[in-house]
Amino acid sequence: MNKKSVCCDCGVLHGDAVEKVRKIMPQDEAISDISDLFRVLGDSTRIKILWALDKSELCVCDIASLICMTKSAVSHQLRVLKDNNLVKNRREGKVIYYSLADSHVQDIFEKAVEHINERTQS
Amino acid sequence: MNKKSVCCDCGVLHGDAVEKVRKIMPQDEAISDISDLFRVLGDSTRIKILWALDKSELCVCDIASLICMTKSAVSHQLRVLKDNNLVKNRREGKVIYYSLADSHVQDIFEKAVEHINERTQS
DNA sequence: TTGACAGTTGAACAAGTGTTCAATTATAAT
DNA sequence: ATTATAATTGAACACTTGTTCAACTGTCAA
Repeated sequence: MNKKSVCCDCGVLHGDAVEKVRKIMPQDEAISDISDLFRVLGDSTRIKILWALDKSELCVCDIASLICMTKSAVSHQLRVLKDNNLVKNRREGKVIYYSLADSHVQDIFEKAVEHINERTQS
Repeated sequence: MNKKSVCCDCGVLHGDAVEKVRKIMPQDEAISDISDLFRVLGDSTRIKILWALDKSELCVCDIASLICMTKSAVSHQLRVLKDNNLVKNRREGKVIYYSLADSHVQDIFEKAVEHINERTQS
């Protein structure tokens, strides 16, 4: 035990535990997919947009007015959300309406709020 | 309708919908709490650490070896996770063991994976 | 008390990110 | 055609963030 590892600056203290975990470690791509999704959710502007779209379908001007930002800033963020399959849109004349792409966002939100509430209780 | 808003560069197209949403909009602090949590989860190194700790209690050297990073880098990230109540630790002699703080992380992960899987199916 | 090891810390750097600004596209109305 | 409005786009900027490096603390054993 305490073998020197090739890729870090220290020895392994609990080789058995590490090997056990390593065997069932997800692929790098799966890890990236998960962290990428969370990174998109990790911005207060995008959270506001998603929260609003969960309550009502809205156009860019509506969202801009609601959260007090320029159309441009909102549009940039909507693109990020769309690229990550979190929102979808439809055009009606000059107006483009945005809405949530699926219901997973609500589920994830719910769990996040649970975690936060438990923390503030203690 | 289509009143000019004071805080954005455009008019409001659907005043009723916007007002309805605005009335039930969470406080800024609640929005920040949620986005802060997701921001912490939005990094592949931290996801790897959390995933590993979900399978086994580990010390810093174990984690460093498992994910091929320096003790310092791991320690910095563990501090971020601890500050956000995602992991806890206990000292045993020279060794400090880390583990998950609660089970909400697993729930959130599960929903994230569901979302990603649905996307890749289409 | 000296040395070795587990772990933390702060400064510094490169890489990534959100907003702004100006210009552009798309649609509808005059 | 011309004008006006909804929305998008790309470049630029300031700001944030993850890792590295070196120095440091805490614990144990000789």
